[in-house]
Amino acid sequence: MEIDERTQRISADSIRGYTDIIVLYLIREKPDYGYSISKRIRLTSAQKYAIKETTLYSAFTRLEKNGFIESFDGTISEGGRRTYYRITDAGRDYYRTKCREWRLTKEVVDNFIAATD
Amino acid sequence: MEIDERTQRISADSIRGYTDIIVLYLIREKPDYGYSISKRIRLTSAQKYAIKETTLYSAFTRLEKNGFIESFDGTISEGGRRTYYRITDAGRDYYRTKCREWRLTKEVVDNFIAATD
DNA sequence: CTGACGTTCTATGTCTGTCGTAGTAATTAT
DNA sequence: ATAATTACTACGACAGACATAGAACGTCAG
Repeated sequence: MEIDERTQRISADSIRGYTDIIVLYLIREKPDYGYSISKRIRLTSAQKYAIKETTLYSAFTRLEKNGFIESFDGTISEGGRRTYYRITDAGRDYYRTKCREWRLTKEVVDNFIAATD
Repeated sequence: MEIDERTQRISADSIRGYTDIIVLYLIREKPDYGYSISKRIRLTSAQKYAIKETTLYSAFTRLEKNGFIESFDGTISEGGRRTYYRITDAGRDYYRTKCREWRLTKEVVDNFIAATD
């Protein structure tokens, strides 16, 4: 799956701190693994955001260390062992908190966007 | 000017990368200096965001180094020499770019916010 | 006139999330 | 066979925000 080079895209620096939300959102209904999540991020964002592999995998490490996700081995297929991640109850709480934070951030930053453009 | 401890506030980590927008917005009409800008951030955000002094002053350094703002000395009053900052043309361009980036970021992140809460 | 508080700014080092680069290894397509 | 895709790991660099500290001046109550 390639990415369309013509559509405008954002860097993870502008999105920094919200990778957690993105990951947790995508596994909130059923567990999933890295490569698949990566593809779903591109799909869900309409190709506007392509997460870097290292960014994603380091998010897994961080989230698991904090008890927000749990990992388990899946079947070996299409290119090696898959590690699946499942959201925990603490992860759901954390997700809700981060969503609230996001809404607040939007409110605040929007105050500093000039009406004229 | 104190801050109301009861209202919910955000940390600069959630807002990371958008300090520049905030500063540029506040000097887009007339130059201003650090302490004043700091107070205006709290006002404009309805006390939801209180920027840390170090964060603000390091933003000045960065913005000036990149040619987005210019500094000049103001009158000495109420506690020492004031350094004023004025936005440059490049700064105005940069501000517009960052605003566009912000809108895009909102679009993207909003895709990962569950409707239910 | 003194001391507390508010104003104005600087210095220095730490932490964290993202990124660049690189590499391993298996499966699938040509 | 070998290229491309899938799947993941390791390591070091960087930048923005932070904590802590301090210098130096102004104002105002007691």
